[in-house]
Amino acid sequence: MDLRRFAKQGGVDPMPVTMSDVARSSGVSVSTVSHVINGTRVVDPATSERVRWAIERLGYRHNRLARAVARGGRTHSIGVVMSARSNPHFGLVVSAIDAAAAADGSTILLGETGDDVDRERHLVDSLLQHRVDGIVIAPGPRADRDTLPALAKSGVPTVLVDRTSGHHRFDHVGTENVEPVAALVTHLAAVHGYRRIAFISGMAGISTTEERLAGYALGVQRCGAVRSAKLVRSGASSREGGAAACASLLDLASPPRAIVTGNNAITVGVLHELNARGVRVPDEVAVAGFDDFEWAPLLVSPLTSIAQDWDTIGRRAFEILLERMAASEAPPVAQRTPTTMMIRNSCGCVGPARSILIPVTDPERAD
Amino acid sequence: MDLRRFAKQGGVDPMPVTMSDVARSSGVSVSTVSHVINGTRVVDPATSERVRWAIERLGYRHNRLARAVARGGRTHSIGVVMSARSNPHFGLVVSAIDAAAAADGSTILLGETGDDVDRERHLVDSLLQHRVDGIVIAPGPRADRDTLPALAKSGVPTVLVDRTSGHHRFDHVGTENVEPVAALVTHLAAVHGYRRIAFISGMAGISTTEERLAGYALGVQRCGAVRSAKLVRSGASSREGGAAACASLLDLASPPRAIVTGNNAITVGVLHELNARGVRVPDEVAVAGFDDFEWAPLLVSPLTSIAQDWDTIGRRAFEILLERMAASEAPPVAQRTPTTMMIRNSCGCVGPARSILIPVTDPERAD
DNA sequence: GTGAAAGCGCTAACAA
DNA sequence: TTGTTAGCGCTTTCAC
Repeated sequence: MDLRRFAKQGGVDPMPVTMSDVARSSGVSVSTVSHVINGTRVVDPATSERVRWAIERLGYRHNRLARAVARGGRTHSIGVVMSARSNPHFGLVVSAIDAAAAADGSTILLGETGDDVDRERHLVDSLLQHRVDGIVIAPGPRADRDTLPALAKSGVPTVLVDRTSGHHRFDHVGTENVEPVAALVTHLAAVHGYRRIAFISGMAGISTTEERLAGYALGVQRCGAVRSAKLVRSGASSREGGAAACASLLDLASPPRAIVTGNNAITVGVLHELNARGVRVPDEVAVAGFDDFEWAPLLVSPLTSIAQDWDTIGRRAFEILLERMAASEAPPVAQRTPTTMMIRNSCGCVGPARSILIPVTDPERAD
Repeated sequence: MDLRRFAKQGGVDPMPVTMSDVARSSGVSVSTVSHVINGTRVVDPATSERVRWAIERLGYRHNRLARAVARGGRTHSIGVVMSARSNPHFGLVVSAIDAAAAADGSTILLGETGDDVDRERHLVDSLLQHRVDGIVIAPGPRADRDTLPALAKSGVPTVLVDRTSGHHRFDHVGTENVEPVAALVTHLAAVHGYRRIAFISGMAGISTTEERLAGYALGVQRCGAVRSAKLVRSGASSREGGAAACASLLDLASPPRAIVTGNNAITVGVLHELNARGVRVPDEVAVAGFDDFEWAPLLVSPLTSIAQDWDTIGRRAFEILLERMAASEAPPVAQRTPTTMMIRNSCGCVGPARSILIPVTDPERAD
């Protein structure tokens, strides 16, 4: 490889170049420099050229922080708070938000919570101190207690993404959760004749878990499947939790012949457990779960699952934030994106994959 | 759900509470307020209490931007620049960096490049304007041309993560790439007897692609496998690219019986293509690739692959950045993390999975 | 122990 | 078309 130019890293005297350096060096006033940079008033082309030249020569870099302080307005930065651990599509969502934000000239300040309450609270505080223009947050467990109230009090435009809250009037954009799970259950019962269908739910204390649980109950009720507390377990939104829940289900006196999972991590756990025990899918146990992903078609038994539209969710989150910043008094919006049920073979179906669009139910659907 | 308390979002008059508001309200001077907030000089407990009280009552929130401007020192924010698209473990890395940063009281400013040169350059500029204390970047294609020189010139402490650069003396932490690929090739040849082993490489213009390509060449040479330009293709680091490359390989007059892939996205593409054509793995075509992931053991043919230690890479990236900020003149560090070869069945092996640690080769290994 | 005041780097009247 | 100057919200001497 080429080792020619070695730019030195981190010089000794980082004494930064300021606007007045540029002004002095180009023989104009700071205000002119400021205006040249911001294009905030007409300046003689010649002067402008001199200034630009000086900027180039001196390696001047605008200080956004100082500008934000002086302007006191938007900082053009928004905070994104979510857990990478519990969202396998974290990258997708962040990337979608970021793309939308970039188009608006905004930068993202990221806070990774790891689904920890204190960390989440701390992160939000930190972002608020950074004077972000708004916050996009996937509230973690018990966010209702501390984080969300703090956010509401701060008055900073906030949109909830993925997970929502029953206690605060925030904008929200997320996946429709009830119908898809009900559809999974119904499919298993109606087309494959299962009666004992188990459900392994995600982490407690977040809205998606509750909604999917409700979807399961709805599905069971609709198709008259067996209703038993023994058939629903918590998988704690982790692979290990999913595996453990699956194990306990299998060890039941009369184990279920079909399992519906509440999220991706749980599905991994369940499939690993089944695999470890040599239980064949779908012959011995059928599986269907929330969250589709690119490897699903390539599994031993191609997975039947619910695909979420993460890209739309991320993009809309930022758009809604923008609207909120413009009209703080508008009534909160609550948007649900439809899902697609990818029917492959883990549910018992044979043949090539099919997909069915699951529409969004009435957004006003009460608890 | 409970609809009792509706905190209003985005009040009309967001006129922020400042330090002097607190000062006035508690009957002290702004400097005292500043000192109680920062604990930067001894202040009478009683006074301190009054101030804290006023802060609480007024809902005052410290303005970090103003502080950064006044102090002129560290902003306690670092920029992280990488592509979510080309790194399936984006979330893991970011989360690891973030965890380390949080422990240091720093916040992450995220820039998602989507592997676009211009966007990358723009992002870096933006972060520099935000006066981040340092930058962690996974340089995209052609970063050597613009982004990296700009970074070098800026003097901002920078560490390269995952991908490196041959032209600039930056700190770097990434995966060992050569030996693992060589090991994959050797395994395919030595234990399974393949002679025509193809390689589908990732996106052009980034170091990992080149290194893995070199690893392939090394492996081929070591075990005397067939050396032919027809056997190496570019998969452009995308699923589609991988599928296309795989297709063209399969359509060869004498197609390879084994394929090694340069990254995760390509593996997905290859497996999809093989699946679509009804080609059985490993019976008809053996596959092994870079990048392990949690679903690998659950595929039709459990995937033999190279596991990278993303968590360590992310954590170390921040630690190295910290060291760089402390000692700007120290010689650049170049750290490679070892990988693990997960031997499952897609390579032709039968039975349960085994794993082999692939040590890091001499970091001084020249081009 | 506390306060006055001079900045930090930038913006934006206001005046010329 | 340009410069002067008073801030923005905070930190930090220096003096009391």
